[in-house]
Amino acid sequence: MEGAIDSSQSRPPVKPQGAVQLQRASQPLHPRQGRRPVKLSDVAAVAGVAPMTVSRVLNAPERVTAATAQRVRAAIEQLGYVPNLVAGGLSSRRTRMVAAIVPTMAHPMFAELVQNFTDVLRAQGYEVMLSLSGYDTMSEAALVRAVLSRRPDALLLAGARHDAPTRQMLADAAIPVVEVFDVARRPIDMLVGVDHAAVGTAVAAYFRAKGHSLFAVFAASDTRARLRGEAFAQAARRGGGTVLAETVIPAPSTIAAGRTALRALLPVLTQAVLTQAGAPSGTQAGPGANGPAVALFCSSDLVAFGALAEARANGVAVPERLAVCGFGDFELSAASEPPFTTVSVEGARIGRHAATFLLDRLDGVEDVRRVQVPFRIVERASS
Amino acid sequence: MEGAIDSSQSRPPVKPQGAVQLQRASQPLHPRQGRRPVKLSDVAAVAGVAPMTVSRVLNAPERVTAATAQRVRAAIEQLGYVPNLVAGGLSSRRTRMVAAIVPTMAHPMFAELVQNFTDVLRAQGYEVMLSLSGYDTMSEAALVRAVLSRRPDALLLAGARHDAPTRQMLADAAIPVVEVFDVARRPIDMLVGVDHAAVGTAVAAYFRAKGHSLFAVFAASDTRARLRGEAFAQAARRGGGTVLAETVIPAPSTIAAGRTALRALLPVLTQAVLTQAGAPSGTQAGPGANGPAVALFCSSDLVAFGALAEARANGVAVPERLAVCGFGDFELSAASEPPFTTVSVEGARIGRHAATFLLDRLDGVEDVRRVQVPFRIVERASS
DNA sequence: GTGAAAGCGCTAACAG
DNA sequence: CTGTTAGCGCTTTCAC
Repeated sequence: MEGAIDSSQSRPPVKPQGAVQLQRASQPLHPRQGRRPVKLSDVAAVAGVAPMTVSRVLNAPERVTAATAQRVRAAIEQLGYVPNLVAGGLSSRRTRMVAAIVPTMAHPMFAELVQNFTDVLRAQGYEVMLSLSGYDTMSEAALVRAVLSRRPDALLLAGARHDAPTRQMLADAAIPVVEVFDVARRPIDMLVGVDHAAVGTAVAAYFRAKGHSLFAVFAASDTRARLRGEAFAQAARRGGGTVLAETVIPAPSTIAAGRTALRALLPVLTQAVLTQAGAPSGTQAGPGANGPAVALFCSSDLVAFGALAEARANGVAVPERLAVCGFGDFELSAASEPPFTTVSVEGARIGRHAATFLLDRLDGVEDVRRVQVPFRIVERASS
Repeated sequence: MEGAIDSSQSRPPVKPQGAVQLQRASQPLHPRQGRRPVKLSDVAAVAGVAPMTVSRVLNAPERVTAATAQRVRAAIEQLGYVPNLVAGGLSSRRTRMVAAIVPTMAHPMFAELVQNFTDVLRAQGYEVMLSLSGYDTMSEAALVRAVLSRRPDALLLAGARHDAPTRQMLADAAIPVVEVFDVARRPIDMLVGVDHAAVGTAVAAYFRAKGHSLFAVFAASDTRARLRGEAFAQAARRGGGTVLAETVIPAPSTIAAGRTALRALLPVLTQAVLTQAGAPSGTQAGPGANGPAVALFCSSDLVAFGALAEARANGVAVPERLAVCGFGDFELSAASEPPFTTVSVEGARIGRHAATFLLDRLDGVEDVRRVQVPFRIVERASS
């Protein structure tokens, strides 16, 4: 089913052309003597002002006469001057850089979060330095250390479980820190949280309201997914339900993992359905009716998508025999066949909140702020 | 079909607790007098050596006696010293930072590219500073300028169409630059290319070999997607085929856009099928047979996925009446129903190549290197 | 193998 | 509004 036609363009590499290439790049628009990089004082000399004035034109234009600024800008243009923020950062102790440590960008929510975080900060003149912790082999402490050695003005950290050395470093750094996408009993500083346990509980409640009493959960092995999964299972049991399976999926979540997990569940699933109700397959388990369907909560939409695909392949009717709820509200969830129910958390909102919190603190507002971002269950045909 | 149950946890924000919070973070493991940040000379003083020696322990341990190094490391540990790479960078003119400018991380190929690029570089002591250009309102020149002002030691740039000011800045920066994922008639420096026109041509050839003579293409409005789409259409016509539609999709590509595009194509599609062959729907258009099916090339797997979903919803048989090929080899393409044919380019490979090129140059190898990365058509049930 | 002196390119702080 | 002076914290370079 998956032949591969190789139309490779494996041409041999173009012949090396020597590094001279770089030097003779397009006709220098503004020929400069020698290779010496242009610096602030060069601009100052050309403009006939003091270096400090050039600095002001760049960082506080309102403190300079329009005429002077004009001359300086002309010189900047003429020389092709690119400011050195490394030097500026050392001198001012402000790098105008905010670090963000998130596990992955593969998850649309994080992608959205980072995107919005970046947008808000960039508008205020800050650049975002992104670090992905998810794939990394480094310990979190090592990562945080590496990040802090670049002296960011502030830091966003996804997750809120941090070991003592990490917390110590963060405290010593004495910069605003915002933890996001998690709950923390004792946040390091500011927090834009998502109550993952509440998500699991809410999904269980949702399924119970629909009349389900048989449950299953596929949860990735990361902290927050587990939290959701465990809360789901616990709430399901507390409500008198039976949890047929709590499958742990190795992170990161994939569609393939969802398929596999469902395949393993297939016998249990079928048997349970028969045992409990004996209803002919295809019977509608309407909301409120104590139907025979198993209610499955997946810790990621990717997993849910895979599970649905496998269910379809095996003739398991959805939602009649298997009801599914995912997490993340990926675009996928609406386009899937059938579209499936999922939990939506607005990454955009988290990102904007987090950025605003940090900016306020950088502006001198001393409040330590914390919010809990809401989530909602988006109901679709799978449940 | 899409009710939304709101189980918001819109609790009021936890009450502000004052910024003191940060200061009294977990019992300081290593109490330090005052708040003054620890610097190299502090470590030196504690270890009883010159600052330079501490620097050596950190950057060239082999040039220091084991015993001395031991004492220094103890002092570092004791003081919780975090080196200041901003100062180090200014002094040494090496920031140990490599910048990467890519349009998006939403595309798995770029995600993979960046991931591998980062891995290879990190192993050699470089950090990657990532900038997403795709969403950005800034001009490319402005973005590059902002990036260069942080003085990266090297730069990766996705795409190879750059305006004069950008090229000038890059040349002036005098750092290794690698352009990726594009062809360039005149690369700035090094190149790890993908021949997008060749992709379009190859897909057209593939469809023709399967006996198709009716074609359509959905291409996003970004440069490279267009290149693929145009080459596809051109090759299709050159082969004597008819191109029923060349739909431009506003970037970024989404599943929804794919659905919409197919919906618009529906009348044309149906009519064309009837006109050309009059074959009863459902007839198998086998490879080599001059079947009635329309062969659709989508510039992204997301678009292809959407198109397939819409086709299914409208009872268009795949591949009997509509053959589909995507681009990107997203995980989606294999999990879709039916799984669909797509073009695979290994982002991982591009990332590793690019990193290696840059590292070599940073190590003093002067060769300007260029490679073309191969692609392949992964055949699945949709064609 | 270790140390002392002299900046890296910019901006804070204070004058004028 | 503009200029001067003195570093920011580290590494280069050269002594010892």
